[in-house]
Amino acid sequence: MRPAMKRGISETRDATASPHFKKLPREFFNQPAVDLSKALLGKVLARKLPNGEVLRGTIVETEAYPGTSLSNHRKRSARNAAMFMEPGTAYVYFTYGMYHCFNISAQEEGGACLLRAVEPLQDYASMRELRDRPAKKKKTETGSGKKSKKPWKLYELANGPGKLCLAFDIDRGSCDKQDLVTSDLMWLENSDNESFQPGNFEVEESKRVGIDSSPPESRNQLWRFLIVDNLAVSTAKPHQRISETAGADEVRCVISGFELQNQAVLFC
DNA sequence: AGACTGATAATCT
DNA sequence: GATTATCAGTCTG
Repeated sequence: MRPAMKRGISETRDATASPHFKKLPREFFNQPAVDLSKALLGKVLARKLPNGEVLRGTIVETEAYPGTSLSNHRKRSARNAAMFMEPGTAYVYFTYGMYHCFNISAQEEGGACLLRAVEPLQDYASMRELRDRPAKKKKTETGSGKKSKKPWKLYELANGPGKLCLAFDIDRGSCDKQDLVTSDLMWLENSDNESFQPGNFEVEESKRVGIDSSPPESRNQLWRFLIVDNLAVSTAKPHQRISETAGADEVRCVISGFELQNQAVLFC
């Protein structure tokens, strides 16, 4: 069994604290999608709601979608135009007829980073309301047959790409093409939590999730990054959706940070 | 703890 | 008509 103690879950903080000096500048986003995806881990996503409240959470899982021919070789279209805009532009798309995914454009044209999981910082109550609010009206609204929904754990509020969009009230209409450097609606900050400083956590690299239709040379890349031992990472584990051939090469754990001590292979 | 299923709709070609 | 690629619930062992 794994130890119950996990790193990084923090107390809810004062919602009015808005340390603007921590806001990440353009230069942070001006790096290739793979590098940016790693650099995003441990950063804080801030989102101001229509009522003025600011939600915050620490990014704990990302995926890179480089703009190179290696990966998503998709043409520019009206839908994905944000991926071709300034580094640090929010690209939000609608999927499965129900959910949204939140990406941040990177240096190269057409390159972006998908945010897959966020560890909530503030405000638990607001995020829970947003999660409880069904994306669409459920057909079966019968009062009797309902299984009582168990309250979300803190770390379950945004542990997936669709869930984090719900919890942070992110949708295409309000967030697509927002510039994270200049927008008042959403931006990134450095974390003040010691355990989220670069080099203080381990990063696991694995294959991306849900891209079976991509060509092998793209889908076999280890372009999913998550903070090891963080409870708030998404529930799609590397060994799920990756076929029986999964081996040590496909799930490498390295010490990240920027002093990359290349460590032994751990299978997670 | 893992496998499977159904629900859902804008955008693209 | 094809693409997109999540979540909650349910079943199985």
